Amino acid sequence: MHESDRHRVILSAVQDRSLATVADLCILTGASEATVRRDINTLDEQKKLRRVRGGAEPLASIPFNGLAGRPFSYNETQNIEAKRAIAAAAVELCEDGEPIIINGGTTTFQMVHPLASLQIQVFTNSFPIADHLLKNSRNTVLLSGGIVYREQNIILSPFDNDLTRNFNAKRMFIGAQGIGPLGLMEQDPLLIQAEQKLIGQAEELIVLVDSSKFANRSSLILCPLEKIGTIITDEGIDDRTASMLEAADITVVVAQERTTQKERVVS
Amino acid sequence: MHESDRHRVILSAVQDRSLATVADLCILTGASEATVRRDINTLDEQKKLRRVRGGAEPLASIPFNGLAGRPFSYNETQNIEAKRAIAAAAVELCEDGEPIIINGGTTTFQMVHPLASLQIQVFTNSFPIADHLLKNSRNTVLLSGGIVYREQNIILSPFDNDLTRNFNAKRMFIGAQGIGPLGLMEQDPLLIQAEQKLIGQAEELIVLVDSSKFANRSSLILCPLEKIGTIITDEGIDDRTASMLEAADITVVVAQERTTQKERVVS
DNA sequence: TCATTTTCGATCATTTTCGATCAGTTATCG
DNA sequence: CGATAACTGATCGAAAATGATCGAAAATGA
Repeated sequence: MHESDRHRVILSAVQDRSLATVADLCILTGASEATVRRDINTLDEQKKLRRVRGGAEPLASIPFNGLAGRPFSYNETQNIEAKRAIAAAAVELCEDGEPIIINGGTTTFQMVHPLASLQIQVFTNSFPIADHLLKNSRNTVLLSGGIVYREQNIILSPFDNDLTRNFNAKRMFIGAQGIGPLGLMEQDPLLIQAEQKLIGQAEELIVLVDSSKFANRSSLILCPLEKIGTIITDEGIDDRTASMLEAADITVVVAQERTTQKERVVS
Repeated sequence: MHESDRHRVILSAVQDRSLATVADLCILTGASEATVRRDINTLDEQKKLRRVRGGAEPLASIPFNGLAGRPFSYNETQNIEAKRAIAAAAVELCEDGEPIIINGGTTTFQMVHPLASLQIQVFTNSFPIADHLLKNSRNTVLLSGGIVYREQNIILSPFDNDLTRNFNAKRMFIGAQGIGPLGLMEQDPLLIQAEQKLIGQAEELIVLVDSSKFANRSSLILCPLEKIGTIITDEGIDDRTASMLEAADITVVVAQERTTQKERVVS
């Protein structure tokens, strides 16, 4: 086995486990301890892994905040005020006793705070949303089953027979990466899958997007505009976009970023 | 167990309780007091936890967890040492890469700490177990879908078509309210339902019960003794019960509540 | 306040792991 | 074809981690 082969094997092993011991790597590569140590040193210098006593660790060792992963906490800070206002306006559409569906996302997550004072049935595929509602509200929480994807913070079943199909709600709330004449757009295929499962289980689809999203175009089209009932956004929306949406028979709600002022809803 | 593994386990344990004593952590990690103290010092310097007299505390002291409702946190304090030892012995049965199923319960919850140093697929119907594993380990977490019952801390689908049926594992770990010649017993009908769904999805059923459960008799029979492959319990089990179980072709593992001593397995 | 118990920190012996050196092998290039 | 350079594996002393012991400090209770 050649040096580059060993390096590949070592990197693979290190990625797989959180810690690969020198002895492990000796067995895997068939090389001696001395060689493995040299390889580890080399790879450490190349910043391909981290050398620790006893073996090697992967570099991108996600520091166990497990959830609150990169995109979540990163996006979390973007336009947070707008997102709060939008989420608050969304929750105002919820009527007491009416079940709702919330798709995972950073904007929809902001709904948990105003939701804390309600007591309704919430179906979600978002682990953080479920977590927060369980710990900070009296709402009934229904969770979709499946694998919990840490990066995307959603739960997604690889099968088609999950109980999503058994749940129906009047309204479903959803975020998006971008929105344009072709419809709602998303970047992550996993999110697309998760959202596809939920769309159709609610009478009305309500989209929560801050106005920066109207400029975004992503690669994957989630659904056409026709399926959207209402869009809630912030004051940054321009008239042309608003007209385009209303032409598609979409109710556009502009949530005011109030400081002390009350919110105003524009039809 | 390597340094990084110990650190993971320690951080996991510290997150669980407001204070993890040095003795607790010795049992969990299998290391000496001196080493645990050194680890605590290191983690304290890394701002991963706070070093206090007697052990370690989490940094962001959990203000209140509305989820870990009454019965969960209440039972939590009962026979906690025995439960820890039993759970540790249970995790030792897990082989790397083998998927497992963990049914919700206070005893099975204790498995999360030793599981923190592993990297396997865990299917569970327990929200707290999923939550903890997601935040404190690198394990892949699969969650059953349904309504989250706050009291019982489990997720239960009212339908039969959830993805439970799509998951298979070599071992399934389960707790119980009581155990006797008639089989495993449980009090809560909801728990029965949840457990029934999972039983049969694993090749071997492993029951975690502290010895006080052998005196308990509950109203509802979950499953007969024949279905049980292994029972893990503590030293309090009496010979007659042990004989009875072994006569039913059940492997009985006695987990020693060790302080510094190594664990011993009987039969 | 004083005695007892628990916990902590320092020290030392033991084990494990590491790094440097050296010899043998293989590859490369003139 | 031969010489040099690079790589590999083994050995051995150095360094680090671990566990046990023991006295000091802190907490507890009378």
